[in-house]
Amino acid sequence: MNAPPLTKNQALVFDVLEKAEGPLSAYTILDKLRDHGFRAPLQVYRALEKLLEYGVVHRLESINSFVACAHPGENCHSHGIVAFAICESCGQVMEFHDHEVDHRLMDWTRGKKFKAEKTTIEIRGLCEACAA
Amino acid sequence: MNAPPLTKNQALVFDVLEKAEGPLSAYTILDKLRDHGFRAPLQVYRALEKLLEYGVVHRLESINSFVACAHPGENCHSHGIVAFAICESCGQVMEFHDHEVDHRLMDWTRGKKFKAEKTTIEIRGLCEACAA
DNA sequence: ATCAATTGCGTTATGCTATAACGTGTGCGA
DNA sequence: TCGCACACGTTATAGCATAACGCAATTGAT
Ligand SMILES: [Zn+2]
Ligand SMILES: [Zn+2]
Ligand SMILES: [Zn+2]
Ligand SMILES: [Zn+2]
Repeated sequence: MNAPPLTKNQALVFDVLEKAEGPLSAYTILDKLRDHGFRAPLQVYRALEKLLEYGVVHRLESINSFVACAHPGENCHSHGIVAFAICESCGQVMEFHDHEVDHRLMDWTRGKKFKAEKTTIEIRGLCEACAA
Repeated sequence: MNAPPLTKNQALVFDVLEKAEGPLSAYTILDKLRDHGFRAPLQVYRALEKLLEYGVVHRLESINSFVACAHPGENCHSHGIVAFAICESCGQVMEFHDHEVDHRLMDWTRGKKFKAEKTTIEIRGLCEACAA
């Protein structure tokens, strides 16, 4: 899915996520956009739904938050499985891809005849700075 | 963490999860235990907290649910990273371990000096039966 | 035996996350 | 012009998780 031009609300939500240091919850995004006329969670969730579909935003399942893709301009969906390392102290998120991991997981699913649709890999812990 | 004898509430919650076909949400567990005196979510969450700590229950982050470990009697924490394949149609969950995946992720974290505490791998899709 | 610390438990209240359902307006092709 | 798709706004509701209080039983020193 390539990203078509964003609508006003989509652009506002994306902008907040891009400027943020780390992942944000939908309600945090809502609060940051109240000055721009946002009043209800659905305005955020609807924008996020599209941004996720376009692959420019990722959802972090383990912390119920959203983060802008680390590959601006590219289509992240084409990179294979996305993995995240999330620092539980400072909130910083590192996004990476490992094709060997993809292959191992795909081998497993093929062996089980499991049709994978969406794979989540999230490592929570402490980044180098916070672990010191 | 080895599992000490379970308390009454812990045993009730674990029993519900063991007998279940698939993962259950905390509130579903609560409903199933109302006849046994459960009245409030905290009774479930407190039991789950311990069961997770003992490694006899796993939390599925992507669907906010809990499932009994597929390795009764063993200490699942010692198997390395746990991965799950979750059928979005029938709810069935397959738990597996892949040391090669573990190593790849550990290599990455070592390279970034990231101190991993807890890793989530969840594949959502369709099981063989449901994909047919 | 006594005291203090720990742990489990019950209850009430609250907060956070996500979606259902309804209606409006706009643009665009048949 | 009609019909449809889509974005948007609003209200209400559903679903997930924890804070804060108090009580009782257990344990393990002193
Ligand atoms: Zn990305
Ligand atoms: Zn950090
Ligand atoms: Zn297990
Ligand atoms: Zn299935």
